[in-house]
Order: sequence, then structure tokens, then C-alpha cells
Amino acid sequence: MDHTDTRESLLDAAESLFSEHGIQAASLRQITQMAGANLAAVNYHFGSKEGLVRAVFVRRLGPVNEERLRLLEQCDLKAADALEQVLTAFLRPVLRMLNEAPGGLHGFGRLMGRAFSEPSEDVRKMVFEEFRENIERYLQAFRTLLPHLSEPELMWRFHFVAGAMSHTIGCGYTLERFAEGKCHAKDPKEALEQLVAFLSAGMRGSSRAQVN
Amino acid sequence: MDHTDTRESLLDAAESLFSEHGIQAASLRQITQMAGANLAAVNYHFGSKEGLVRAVFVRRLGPVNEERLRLLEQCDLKAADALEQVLTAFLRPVLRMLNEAPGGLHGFGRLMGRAFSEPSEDVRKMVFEEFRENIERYLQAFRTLLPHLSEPELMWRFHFVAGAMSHTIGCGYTLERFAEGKCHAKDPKEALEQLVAFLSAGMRGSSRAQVN
DNA sequence: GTCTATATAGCGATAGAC
DNA sequence: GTCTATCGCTATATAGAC
Repeated sequence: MDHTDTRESLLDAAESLFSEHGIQAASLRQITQMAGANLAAVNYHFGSKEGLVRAVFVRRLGPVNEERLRLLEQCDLKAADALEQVLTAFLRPVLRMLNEAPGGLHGFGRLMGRAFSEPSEDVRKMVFEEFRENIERYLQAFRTLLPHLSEPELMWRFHFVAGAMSHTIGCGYTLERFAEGKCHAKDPKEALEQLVAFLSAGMRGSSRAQVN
Repeated sequence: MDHTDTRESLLDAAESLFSEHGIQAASLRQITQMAGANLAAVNYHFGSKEGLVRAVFVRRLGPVNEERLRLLEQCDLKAADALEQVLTAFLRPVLRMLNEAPGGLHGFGRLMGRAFSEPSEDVRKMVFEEFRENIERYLQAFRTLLPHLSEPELMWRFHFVAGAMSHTIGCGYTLERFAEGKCHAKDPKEALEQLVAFLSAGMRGSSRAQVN
């Protein structure tokens, strides 16, 4: 079998099994069996299980984060709906990727939803680094659009944006379960519309709520 | 050692190690060693590792969810800040519990943040069931307060509320990392204020954002 | 109720033939 | 680049003495 074919088969199988069972629980034996490859192939191509994990994330997140930066540059920050434009630029690439990737929300989506809270320090660090440039550039855009927000408020609100996105991606099945057909968590257009409506209002909210 | 002491020690150790290493990766050997108990004690007291996992979640979530229902009943749904009151009733019990539990955000918080996206179907089902009554009662309150929202909009927005909460609880370290001291993710008062300000604005947002 | 000892099984990684 | 075979280790679970 060709070098590239085996590599890709291993990535496909790993993504699928990491998503379904978790990174820790998916064994190299299962992965290589599903990929139709030999057990030793993982260490040959990726050095270790850790290397395979990294490659699985980078393959999907690399293009998404590049597209995010491209779309952000195309936003008109002077427009009345600039906030909606920026949020859409942030959210659409990942929703599109999940819609196109095999397995979608039930594949890489579930894995992605767990990425930030993975027990493994190495995995979390890697995913965070993959997002660092996006975070800085988008924070700067929000700072420009919402100059009345204090710096901590800005950080918190971007954190909540990430939370809503992450939850939508990783826990869509929860919404489906209690919505009983009223919502379509797997429809990227519906998800994007609902996310942008909610998050733009949240970002624009007045600085302080009364909490007793 | 007394029956209750061993049981509680096992729950404490399990909570701590599940939080740090993940449910799958924390072994009964580590847990029983930390608890000062014998390896066989887990199977004696909880039947299996699965039974121990369930007991760890129920011990913390039971009281939180009861308090949520109690606080919801005390909300004045006719007040101008009714939405803020309801959101506070939903969020405060879990933030208080995390502040008081040993380890706080780095203990049960991290475990809690992963609960909805756990690979194990059994764990997810159990956690979801633990929340079912809360979800139904709070959805009803939001339905009353925001009658202009369509049913799917209501579901989506409650989903986003859960996402922001879950992310705040489980991924506080992410906020701390990129905020570089400007936010205090572990301060329950600050977290609650920021959450309520953002989420109440999001819930009140107009129905449809323009998405091109 | 708690202990030791062990049965049974799976894991990641690697050496070395082809 | 792919294979077989195996090393060294850890896991959950349980049987049976105390």
C-alpha cells in the first residue's frame, strides 16, 4: 500500500474511534485494524500514539483556522452589522467543515467538543496553540467593535462565545434529545443563524447585570 | 475503618483523580491507594467502576439541582429583572458548589465540564437524567418570560446558556491563560456577574440575525 | 469488611525478518 | 514500508483467608 494511503487511512480510523470512544480508550489495535493497516504502522508513520492524536487535530483545524483569518479580513468593520459579520466569520468555517467531514457532528465534532476539556495536558496545549492566532485576531476585532467594554468583559464574552460554539459542536445530541424534533442541531445553517442571533445580542449587552 | 468513612474516602479520591486524569485513565489502583483503602473495596461498595462513577456525580449534582428548583420557585417572574433572577437561580448553585468543593474549578469543575461530552454513553445518559427536571422547569420559566421566541429559538438559547456555563466551569483555565490576569475565572461572583450580563442580553436578543 | 493473591485480558512500543 | 512476535506493563475483577 502507498505511503499516503496508509497514513490517511490511519487518520480516518483514528478520528472515528477517538470520536466514538475517546482518545484514551481507542487503542492502536482497534485503529490499525479499522484502517486495514498493521499495528506497527502507527509508530512508523507518527512515532507514537501522541503523534497520531496531534495529526488528527491538525488535519481538520489547520484549514478551518486559516479560513477564519481570511474571512475576518473580508469583514466590513464599519458596517451596521459588523458584529454579525465577525461572528459569522468565526463560526461558519468550523460548521462547514463539520458538515463536510465524514461523520460530521458525530465524528470530529464530538472530538472537537471535548478538545478543550481533555484530561491530557498535552492535547489541550496543542489544541490551544492551534487556536492562538485566531483568538488574538478576533479579540482585536471585538475590541474595535465594542470599545465600551472593559478588557475583562471582552475576555469573558469571547469565552462565552467559544463556550456556546463548543457546546453546539460537541453536544448537539443533547439539544436533539430534549428538543424532540423542534431543532436540527446538525443543520449548519440553522445552527449558524441561532448562534449569531444569540451571541451578537450577548456581546452587545450592557455591562452589568444586577445580581443580588 | 467505618463503612461510611471508606465510602466517602473512595468518592473523594475518585472525584479528584477522575478530574485530573479523566474517568477512563484513573485506575481503581490509584483511587484505592489515595483513599487508603484496599483495591477490592470499590467492588464491595459500588459493585464496579461504573457504579463508582455514578456515585461521584450524584453526590455533587443532587444537592445542586435541588437548590436550583428551590431558587427558581423564589423568583418573581413579574419583576423587570425576572430574566436575571432566573439565570442567577440556575447558575449560582453550581458556582457555589464548585467554590466550596475541595479542588473547586480544578476538581469537580473540570469533571463536570466534560460530563456532557464524555465518550461513555452510560455516563452521558446518567448526567442528562440528573438534569432532566431542571431543564424542563427552567425551559418553562423562559417560555413564560420570553413569549415572543419560537419554540426552536427557546431550545437553542437554553442550549447556549448551558454551553456558556459548561465552558466556564470546565475550561476556566483557558480563560485564565489568554486573559493573563485580567479575569478571575475562579471567582464565583465575577463569573456569575459576567454570565448573567451576557446571557440575559443573548436571551432577550431579537429573533433573527442577518446571515449572508 | 478488609486483606492477599491471582486470573484474565488489554495496552503501547519495538526488534528484526522480509 | 510492512509484517510477526514479543517484551514489559497495567488494568478490572474476583476467590478465598482472616
